[in-house]
Amino acid sequence: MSARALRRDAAENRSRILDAARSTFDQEGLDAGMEVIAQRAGVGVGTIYRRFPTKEDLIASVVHEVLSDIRDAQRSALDANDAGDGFLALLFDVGEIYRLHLGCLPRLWGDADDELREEIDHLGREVLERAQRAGAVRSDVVYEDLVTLFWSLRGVIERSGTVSPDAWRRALELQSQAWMFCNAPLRTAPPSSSEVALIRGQSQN
Amino acid sequence: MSARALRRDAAENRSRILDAARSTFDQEGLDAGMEVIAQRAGVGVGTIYRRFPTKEDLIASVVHEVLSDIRDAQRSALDANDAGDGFLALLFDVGEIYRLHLGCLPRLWGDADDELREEIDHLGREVLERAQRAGAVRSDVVYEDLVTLFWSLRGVIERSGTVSPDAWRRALELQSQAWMFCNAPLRTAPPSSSEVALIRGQSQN
Amino acid sequence: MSARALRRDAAENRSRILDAARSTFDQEGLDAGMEVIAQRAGVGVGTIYRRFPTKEDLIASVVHEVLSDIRDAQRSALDANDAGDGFLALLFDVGEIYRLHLGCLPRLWGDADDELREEIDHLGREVLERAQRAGAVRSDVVYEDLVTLFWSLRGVIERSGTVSPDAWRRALELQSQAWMFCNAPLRTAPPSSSEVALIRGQSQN
Amino acid sequence: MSARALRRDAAENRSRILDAARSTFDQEGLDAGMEVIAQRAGVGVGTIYRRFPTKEDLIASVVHEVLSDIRDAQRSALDANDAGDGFLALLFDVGEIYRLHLGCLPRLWGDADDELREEIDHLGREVLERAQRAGAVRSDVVYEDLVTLFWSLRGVIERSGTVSPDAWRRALELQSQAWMFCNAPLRTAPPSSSEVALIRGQSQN
DNA sequence: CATGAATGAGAATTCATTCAT
DNA sequence: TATGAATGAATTCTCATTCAT
Repeated sequence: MSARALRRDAAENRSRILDAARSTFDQEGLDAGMEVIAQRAGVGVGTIYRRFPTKEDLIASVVHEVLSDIRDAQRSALDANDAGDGFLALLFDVGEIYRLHLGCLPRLWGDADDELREEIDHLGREVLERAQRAGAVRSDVVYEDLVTLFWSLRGVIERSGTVSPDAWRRALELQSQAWMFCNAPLRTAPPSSSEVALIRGQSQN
Repeated sequence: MSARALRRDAAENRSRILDAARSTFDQEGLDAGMEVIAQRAGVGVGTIYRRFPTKEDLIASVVHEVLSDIRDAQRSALDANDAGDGFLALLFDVGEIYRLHLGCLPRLWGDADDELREEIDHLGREVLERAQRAGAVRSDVVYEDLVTLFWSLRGVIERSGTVSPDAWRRALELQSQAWMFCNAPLRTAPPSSSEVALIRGQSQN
Repeated sequence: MSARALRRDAAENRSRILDAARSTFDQEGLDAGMEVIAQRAGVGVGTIYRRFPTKEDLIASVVHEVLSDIRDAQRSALDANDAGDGFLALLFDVGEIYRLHLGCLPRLWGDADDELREEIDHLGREVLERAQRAGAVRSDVVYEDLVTLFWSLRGVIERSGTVSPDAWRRALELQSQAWMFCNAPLRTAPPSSSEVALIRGQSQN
Repeated sequence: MSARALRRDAAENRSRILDAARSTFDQEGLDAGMEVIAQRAGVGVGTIYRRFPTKEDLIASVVHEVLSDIRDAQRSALDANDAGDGFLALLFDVGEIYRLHLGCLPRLWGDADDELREEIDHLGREVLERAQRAGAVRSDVVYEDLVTLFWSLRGVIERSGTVSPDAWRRALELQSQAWMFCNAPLRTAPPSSSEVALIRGQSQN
């Protein structure tokens, strides 16, 4: 077997493990045992630990995939012809992703993996501001409000996701109307970006 | 304060335990060990088990406090002169309660403490319908949407509650505008009441 | 309340505890909790610990009562007109006592309480030898065989005592025939008295 | 021998655990802690739980060995040329087995491992009836008496087994004479087979 | 390299014993 | 003196992680 073939095997193995971990976490949550994941991947636990020194590392890798899905969604939101449509599409795309990877939500923002998260924040801001510049979204909301909206989305999906796969759509539709069709003044200030950073840093659940 | 000096009146001790449990659950989640709670309460584990035969019982007791607070909030919402004000007050009262008892939100609906929960549902419906009859809340939303709104509220508070104690107010203000000042049509149907019941029944997290 | 009255109270209390302990052990075995015994006696656990510094001490006291019942049985066996009848009566009396105090059997011989046990051994030897001298019991058995017979009796009663209160009688009837009506030689030697002492010393179950 | 050196082949390990369990149960009873058994076996607790998901399972496995030994003894008792010799051999074989597995006698009959137990009952009846037909055993005893005899045997062995490994032989020799050489009438009826079944069903000690 | 057996710290719970009231 | 609340060591069992094969 050539070195190249070995490398290919290894890569394949790695992705089998990631797939197994993702689907296991999706179904059983992050408390799922490593043994279960190993079985689903058709490997021994030891093999997992060769690729991912720690369960946390494994989780982080799965989360990374979810995060890049989100980034992709933001990119295409930015590509949309209509800024408002793009914004709205982003909301629903993220909902879709959340529902698909329900089990990973607890760690979605907790870890370091900074580059990707920075990109996500950057893109998210763009999407929002573009929609605001186009007049599609009220001007008195800020990016931190969007982060908060995603927290609320998570709340809905974590409850209803497995039983009622579309309940979050209704909630999002309703909520998005406040962003796009309302102008009543808001008395409370949004959380500061440093607060948001702090929250994310603690977020282990 | 010596370990000996911590021995107190039983009733006081009980509430010390409940307080310790609440704050521990807030910070570490419901997986927090009984030992930790005992230390925080300044008692031995055995003392906890004297009052609460099971960890579940301890959780249930914390939860019970929350539920009766919620019921009280709904009662006073019904008593409000203005139906719209009552509705709005309910939203913010529940937010307040959720933030105070953040740690036990995961079990808020799962258990069988039925009478109280039924009363809550009944009152909640009343509050909503009264506000709708008064024209303060759009007529195309149903009680299940309110339940969903509370799920979303929980999502926000579980993230931000400890760090940014008012972030949820902002989110709620925004969201409530969609309920009170918007009329754009909604394409998705709300979850059915049986779906909601099913979701609650499974709700162990 | 006079000192005498106090002493009477205390004595009464002590016997209430002993009664409660005896009946609890009879029904639930020696693993029964101290709290249960206290409740049955209508006192607090603390009161038990005032009279009996240790659970072991309490058990020993209950056992002491059983042992004196056995001693009494042996005394009346010695008083019997017919030596063979006396011997037989002893067997069945002990069976009766064992069944009545089924829960205490595990500690019947383990503890120190020497005087009573010595008396029991002494009397037991007498009963046996008297019956042998009278020709009612075969001459090739020794007191250690009698001790062994009581072990076997315990085995039967511990199994069947609660369900089939007379099963042990049948077993004893059968076994006694070997002692009284058989003469076939025995090839194995009986356990030595020092072995028996050693066995009793270890007997904590 | 270092802790590392103790790691062995899995199969060997399993029997080391079973051996350790047996001898620990013999000495400390079934209440012995898993930690103790693990130490004696030279493994960690986790290793025990890998092979035996539950302490009950561990006990059941030890018990199973005993039961199949008993069945084997009965088979060879049936194969004996002389029916009386076969019967007698069975008694002593069972004694031998009981002594060897002294620690698990409390659970010998309680569980549901039914097939084996039914076979044992069936064979036991055969052995007895064959000996009765051959005139070697008195005709007024039934299989339930044999069960009772084994209870009594257990009583003797549980007391004396570790200290005086042959004491039970003497007791059995004596007792067997009542079965084989006596004819005096028996006044008490044997326990019914349903009583015996009930006793076994409860037998957790 | 892969495997899965072994490890052992940690979790919930029980109960004999102590001690403030 | 009596009470029963408080204590905490011990028990069964789980699971992330290590390492012999």
